[in-house]
This record gives sequence, C-alpha cells and structure tokens, in this order.
Amino acid sequence: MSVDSVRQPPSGPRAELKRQAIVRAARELFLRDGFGVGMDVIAAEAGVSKVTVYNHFGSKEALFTAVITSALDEPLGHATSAALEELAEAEDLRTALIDAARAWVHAVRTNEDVIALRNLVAAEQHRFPELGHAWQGHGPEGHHPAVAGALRALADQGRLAIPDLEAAIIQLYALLVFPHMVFSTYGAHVEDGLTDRLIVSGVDMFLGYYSPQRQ
Amino acid sequence: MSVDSVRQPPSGPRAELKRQAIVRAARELFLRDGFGVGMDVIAAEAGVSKVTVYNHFGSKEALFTAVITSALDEPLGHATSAALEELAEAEDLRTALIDAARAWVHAVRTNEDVIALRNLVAAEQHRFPELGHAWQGHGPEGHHPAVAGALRALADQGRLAIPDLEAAIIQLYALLVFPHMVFSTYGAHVEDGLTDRLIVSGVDMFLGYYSPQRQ
DNA sequence: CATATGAACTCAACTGTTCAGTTCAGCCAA
DNA sequence: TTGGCTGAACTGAACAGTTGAGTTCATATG
Repeated sequence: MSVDSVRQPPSGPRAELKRQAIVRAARELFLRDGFGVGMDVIAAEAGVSKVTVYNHFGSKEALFTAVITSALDEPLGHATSAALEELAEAEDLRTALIDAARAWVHAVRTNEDVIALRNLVAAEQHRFPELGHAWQGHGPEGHHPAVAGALRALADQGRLAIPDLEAAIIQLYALLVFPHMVFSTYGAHVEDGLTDRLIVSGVDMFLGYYSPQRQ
Repeated sequence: MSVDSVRQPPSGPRAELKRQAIVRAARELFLRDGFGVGMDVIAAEAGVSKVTVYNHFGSKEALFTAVITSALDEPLGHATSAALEELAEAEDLRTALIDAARAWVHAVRTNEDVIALRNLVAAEQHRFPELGHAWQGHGPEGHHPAVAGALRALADQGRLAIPDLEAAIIQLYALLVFPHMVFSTYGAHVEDGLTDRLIVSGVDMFLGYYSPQRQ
C-alpha cells in the first residue's frame, strides 16, 4: 500500500556513495560537454545505471541543480575571507592587502571549474531562471559582505577614505578578479606574470585613490 | 542538366529582404530562448517558410554563425574610438577621458545585445569552437588597438607614466567596462547612477595612478 | 527488503527533405 | 498601357530519421 505519488530518493550508506559518484560525473561532463550530454553518458561515467540516476534525482534539471548547488558550497573563500578579515589589524596595509589579493585571485584561478560552472549557469539561464538568482547570491557576492566589512572597517579606522562604498567594492573586484572572469568566458586565461603585476599595481592604484593622506 | 550537388543560396532583391528578416528573427530568438529554439519558430517569427530558411542557410549551425558574424560587424566603436583618438590632443585630460569613457560605457550598455550574444557564443563553444576564436578577435579586443594607441600616445607625450602598458589596458577595461560585462552574465545590470560614479572615480583612480607628477 | 541493474520501450521534439502548387518581379509583344 | 509569359523564389504540409528524456519490468544483490 505504499502510495508514493512522488517517489522519494534512496537513502542509506550505499545510496549516498552512488549519489556522490553521479554528481561528480555529472559535474565533470557538464563542464566538458555542456548541458547537452545525455543521461546515459553521465550514468555510464558514474559507473551506474540510468535508472539509478533517475531514482536519485528524478530529472535532468534536478541533477543539474544538484551539481550547481553542491558547487555553491565550495571553499573558494575560507582562506580568502580570513585574509580579508585580518586586514583591519594589519600594520602594513599595502602588504596585507596584496597578500589577501593574492590568496583571493589564486582561489579564483585554481578553482576555475567554478567560473566555468558560472558560465554554464549563465548559458542555461533560459532553462533555469531560478538558478541564476541562486548563483548571484553565492557568486562573487559570496564574500561581498567580507569585502564590504573589510573596507568599512578600514574606513572607520581612518586608514582609508571611502566616500562611496558600493563603488569601491566593485572597483576592488574589477581590478582583481573581473579580468580572470571575463577572460575565462572565452576559455582564455591571464598568464601568471601578468596576473601578479595586475594584483600589485591594482592594489597600489586602489590604495592610492582611497588613501586619506592625499590632499 | 543543372547538376547542383550543393544548391547555392537565393539572390536578388526579394531574397535579400527575406534573408535579413530571417537573421533578425533568429538573432532575437536565439537571444531570448537560447540556441534551443526550433527552426520552425524562427521561420514563423521571420514571417517566412521553413524551407526558405534552409534554402538560404542550409543548416541551423550556418544560420547561427550568420547571426554572429553579422553582429560582429556592428558599431559599438565608431563614436567610441573617435573619442579615444581625440584624447591625445585634449587639453583637459581628465574631462576628455571621462567623456570618452562615458561614450564607451554607453555603447557597451546600450548594445547589451552584443554582450548577451557573447554569452551565447561562450555557451555554445562546444558546438562552435571556431566561433569562439573569431569572437575573441572582435570582442573587447576590437578596440584594444584603439585603447592601446591612445595610452601609448599619452605616454609618449609624457602626460602619463605607464611602465606596463599591457596591465594598464586591462585595468582601464576592468574599471570601466568589465563590471557591466560581468553583471550582464547574470542578466543583471548596473544602475545608471552607480555607472556614472564608477566612470568618474574609475578615471580619477586610473589617472591618479598613472599621472607622472605623483612622487 | 531496499536498492541497483540492464534492456527494451514510449513519447515528444527537432532537424532536414520532398513536393505540388503559389507569389511576384521583370519583360516582351500587341 | 495593358496583358500575359517566364522563372526564380516562396509556401504549406506532410514525411523521414534521429536523438534524448523518462518509464517499465523482470532480475540481481547485499
């Protein structure tokens, strides 16, 4: 008499293992071949039957959102936001900011899977309008509060003069991470040397403009 | 005895009209619904028979590349690069650069179709690998030479001190146009007021850093 | 007993083609 | 100017062939 009009996903130790394998395979294949890959292929890559995939996720869309939301919970920020929070207590602001920027940009560049996923979401925004918004919250705006907090703290200390916090945040993003995001849209990426030159001179430019001692 | 193994597309005044209607409709629908739209729908939107579409373009891929390459030849730069070239002769560099930036950003923001198309190409890069490269050449790098030329001229005049031209170009892009590109990836866009504040303070920041009189 | 499997199946959507007939512009003859 | 001729381009509808999502079911496994 088990009348499940909506069958609930399997649970248990074995099921969890399969589930992870499926998500991992799906992520890899979505990334490599786009949303167009067949469910057969994904199932095969996960070493799993297609039926199992459907027992777990119910639909391709659900699987896709599972991939995305699982990627949403990824690091990319622990070391980074830690470095950001230490800014307020740093003696040498410039060096500290450069270090934080290096950690930040490094996180963005090494997890370029995440950027690629972002492009995927953007690409499939017609099919998943809600995902686009979910992504906005956790995207760069994920540490938006961290960046905002750090800048505000520095402003309160009088170590920076920031009349327009909103603009300043965007400018910091723009100088440091946007280039990598834009380039990756074409599948291209910035060379290591240029990346570091952008970080150093970007920080100097930012500090030069927002330092209180100028005039 | 006309043995055309490959039928050549129709020519003539009427054909040209239809052709334009098809490309326009295709562009609009690709933009709105992604590459997934059916040829039926495109034909209907163009007020044209599906067969006509195939007589003209032969395949969906060909139609897509036609849409893209036609978008590649679009303005987005005439007024902008003109303003950029006048920079070298301007008396008040700051005002001139702000004006040029306004024209530039305005072009980017009004033709946001072009940015959306860019996302489409990025999305469909698996299907059209060659398009991705064609797009790179005409993307922001389209006026890359114009920007590079303007900055180099100003440096030669001694009005700017630019030790790293490559970085400076990217930074100018980053401060002025990248925010709009990144935001539009989510379907979001920067408000008017913030846009102008970003332009003005971005230019000031850039000039502050690259002006020779500092130190 | 819950979960996983594989193979065969349904169903819908989409690309691309065929074909018999229609529109339309230009042209020539009266 | 009129009227009809010609041929290229267009139409509508039906059709073929494929692909891929999602289901069913009998069976296996731990």
